[in-house]
Amino acid sequence: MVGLRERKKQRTRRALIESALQLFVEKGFEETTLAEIAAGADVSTRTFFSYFASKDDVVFYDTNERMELAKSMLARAEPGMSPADLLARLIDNSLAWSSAQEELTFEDAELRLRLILTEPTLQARALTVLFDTQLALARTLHETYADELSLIEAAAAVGALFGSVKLAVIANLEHNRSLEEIWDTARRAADVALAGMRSLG
Amino acid sequence: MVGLRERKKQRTRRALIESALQLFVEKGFEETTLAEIAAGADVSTRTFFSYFASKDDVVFYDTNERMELAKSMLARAEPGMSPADLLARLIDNSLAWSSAQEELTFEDAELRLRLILTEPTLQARALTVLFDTQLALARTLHETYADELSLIEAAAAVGALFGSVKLAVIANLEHNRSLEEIWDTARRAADVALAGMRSLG
DNA sequence: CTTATTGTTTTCATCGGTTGAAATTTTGCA
DNA sequence: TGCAAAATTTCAACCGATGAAAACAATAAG
Repeated sequence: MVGLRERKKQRTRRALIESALQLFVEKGFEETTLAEIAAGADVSTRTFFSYFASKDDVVFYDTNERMELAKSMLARAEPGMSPADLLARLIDNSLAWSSAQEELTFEDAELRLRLILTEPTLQARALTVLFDTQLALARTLHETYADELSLIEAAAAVGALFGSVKLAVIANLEHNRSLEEIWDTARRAADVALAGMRSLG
Repeated sequence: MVGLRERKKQRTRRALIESALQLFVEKGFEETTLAEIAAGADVSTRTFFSYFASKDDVVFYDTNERMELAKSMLARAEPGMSPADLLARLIDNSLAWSSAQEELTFEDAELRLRLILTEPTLQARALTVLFDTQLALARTLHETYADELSLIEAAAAVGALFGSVKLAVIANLEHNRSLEEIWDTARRAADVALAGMRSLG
């Protein structure tokens, strides 16, 4: 399970991620070629594709982890907690978690975020990642509140919350310098959507 | 302005669209090559790119038109109309317009919709198109209600509405057979988001 | 320690989307 | 009819992605 083989693979994976992110930040996403990324990690170009499905995939290396975290959070609601409260807590936890992460030598949460929001290809990929996440969360929420929320309502709630936050953050990106300011915009937008949801019951 | 040149270009454009859509529906998006599309429209492969920026672009040939329509709708609000009412009308008009369009010989609104929702590449593209639309609409709404809505609030409102509709429609796609049922789901999700917005003021 | 087995990486060939540049054809107009 | 501008074609090249077989490294068995 933790043989040499396994450890080596993890090392290669990390090397690829760091090589890629570093190059993307330095010279831009489109300008970086797969050959360069692979060279930076000391593997052949072909090997990249046994670790990641595509060039943009490497930027979203921790998506699964985050998704599982979010789902498990929605799956176990404390009794008496309304869907709106639960979703509010989800947003809070996610923002806190994002700020805390520092697993990679190279990585800086803010640099990666700006990279994603800046490069069109990555922004597009982020939209689909976020979309898939929402779909999964809506289903989980529907199961958690099986008696109270239809799938349509659960989807509408999750979609409204994420849609609100997403658009507000981007619309205000020019005015927000620090990560803190961005998180603040996110919280305000979440409040708009959540206040609406609470008024429904 | 309407010389032979212009008319010929329009004809070529339409030929490309029809050739592409037909092939996509017949054999799938990934399976269709640009060479085939071009051949179907009797032009060289290279010429395709002076009409459309990419293979997926051709499927969204009417995006600009729709966007302008939506923006102009949001730009002139009748006095006394709340943002929520205006957005509600926007959704209604958009759904009606979608059902009514039949400009192309080949095209069938439902086939195209299913194509987009089915093929991953097109679904991804749709997400970014929709996203850009929302951004533009949020700005327009903010300008229309300059005194009442901050940019964050306008973005939150538009994002919540579109996010709700989008996710609800997709989450329920399996259960919705006809276009009519899809539109119905959309309306119900819109009501969720709008009811929330109205309760704010 | 050697060998058989299995998993991983490399090499090689190929395909399709996309782009730039130069050559060619078509159209608008004097 | 002939010239200038615009559009199209041809050609070459780049890059991301994929399949297949060869080469290599790690593990387990004898």
